[in-house]
Amino acid sequence: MPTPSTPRSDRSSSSTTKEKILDAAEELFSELGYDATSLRAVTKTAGVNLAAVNYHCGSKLGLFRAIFERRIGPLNRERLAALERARERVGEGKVIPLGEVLRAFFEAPVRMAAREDPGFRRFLRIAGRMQSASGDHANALVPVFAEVREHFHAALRAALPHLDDRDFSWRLHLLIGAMCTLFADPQRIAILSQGHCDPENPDEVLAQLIAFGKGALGAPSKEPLDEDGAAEGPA
Amino acid sequence: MPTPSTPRSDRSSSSTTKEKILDAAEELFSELGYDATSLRAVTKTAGVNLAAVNYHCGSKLGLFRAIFERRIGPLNRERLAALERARERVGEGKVIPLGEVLRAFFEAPVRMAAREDPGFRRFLRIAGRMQSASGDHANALVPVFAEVREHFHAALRAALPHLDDRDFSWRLHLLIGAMCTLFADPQRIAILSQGHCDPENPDEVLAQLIAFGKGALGAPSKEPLDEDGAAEGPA
DNA sequence: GTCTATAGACTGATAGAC
DNA sequence: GTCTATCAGTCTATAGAC
Repeated sequence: MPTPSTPRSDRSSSSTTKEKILDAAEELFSELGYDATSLRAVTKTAGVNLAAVNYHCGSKLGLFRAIFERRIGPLNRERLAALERARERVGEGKVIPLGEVLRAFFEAPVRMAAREDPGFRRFLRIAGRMQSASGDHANALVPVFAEVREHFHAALRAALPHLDDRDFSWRLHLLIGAMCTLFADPQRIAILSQGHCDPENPDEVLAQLIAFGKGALGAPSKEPLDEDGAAEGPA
Repeated sequence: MPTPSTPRSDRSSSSTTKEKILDAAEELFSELGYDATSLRAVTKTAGVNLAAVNYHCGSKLGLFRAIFERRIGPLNRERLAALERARERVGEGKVIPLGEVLRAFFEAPVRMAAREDPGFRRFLRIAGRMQSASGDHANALVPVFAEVREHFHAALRAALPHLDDRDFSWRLHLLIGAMCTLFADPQRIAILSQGHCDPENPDEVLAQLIAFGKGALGAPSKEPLDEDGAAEGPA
């Protein structure tokens, strides 16, 4: 329950007006959602004048896009660089193992969120929520994820030759949905698991996402003949 | 035999005012979201007077809750009945196999959405979106899912003895997130998969959800020693 | 139960002084 | 670039006639 009451001391002094607006908007959008956040609440939280948001960003939709412009570049760059490193590690033309591709996909957002910039955490919440949102603001950033999606789609496809196109698309979509739900509200799992899970621990989050993704994507493409569906234990 | 309450008929003419309101609200909430939907739009779509929503539901939040009250009972009942049938099938006190539990969990929403009541499809979209939403309307229906969650939590836990509590909680949470993302926007996978996936086909949806869930939940609890993460193919 | 009319507050956006 | 003041529209909710 963020109250747009008093300006935050830590961001009101040494930031530009636009940065203050983006920080405040990131906070409010992440907690209330786009529609429930008013520009008045944003400017009040940022400690700037109401008219400043239209001056710097043009409109409410422009403000939303500006949030993504600030964060998505570093995130995408890091993800693609990690994939490239994995590719070089296995050698030219060889298939990158599934676990390596998944690590390259999950590691950047998890680590960047943990690197104590609270803004990035909030951004990730907004981005995760967009997976199941609609409206102009959601549509505005479909292309923003396209390049990363294409690269990882190809790498994952190569790592999963035993799946046909349909199975592969289903599982990838569901996996991205699982990730987005986690990013959209990391605290939920801490509550529902009664403390068993710690979404603040990046190593734990990463290991769980990779294990989940490997199991989900790598499962056999046809039902086994016998009944019990539990995969063979580790032994 | 003229009955005062028509149990099932076409949309606008032979429904009560409250049903017309609920149908319209279901449609608009599912497409625009709670915050972006105004009561004016609801009453206009329903073809009723603006004041009727406050008379029948009390408030906008009351309208939202009324939508869930109408749909959640049949859904929960069907899910719990399916779990009970699975339990009787395997015998008293025996562990229900993972695949059977997952089928009991996924089958009711998938089949009910396909059973050509467009309202239930929309309801499922709203419910799926709530997984990554916040605000009064989202908080209002946490208890609504509690009973089903507890029963399936216990059944899944018993089917997965090789996992510790932490791994189990992580995977269950991620799996529910994957399901909710699918329900929140079934058309997205049709577009992104370029037609490979058909979210309108309940058999396909169900089979994919179960295969995904079995792989994700049933994966080994520790990393295998060797590198390649792709699970063994079906051969 | 259904309607009209409206209260009271909030919304995004802009004009124009400084 | 930053401010005040304001426009024109929206919102939820309610009072009161019928």
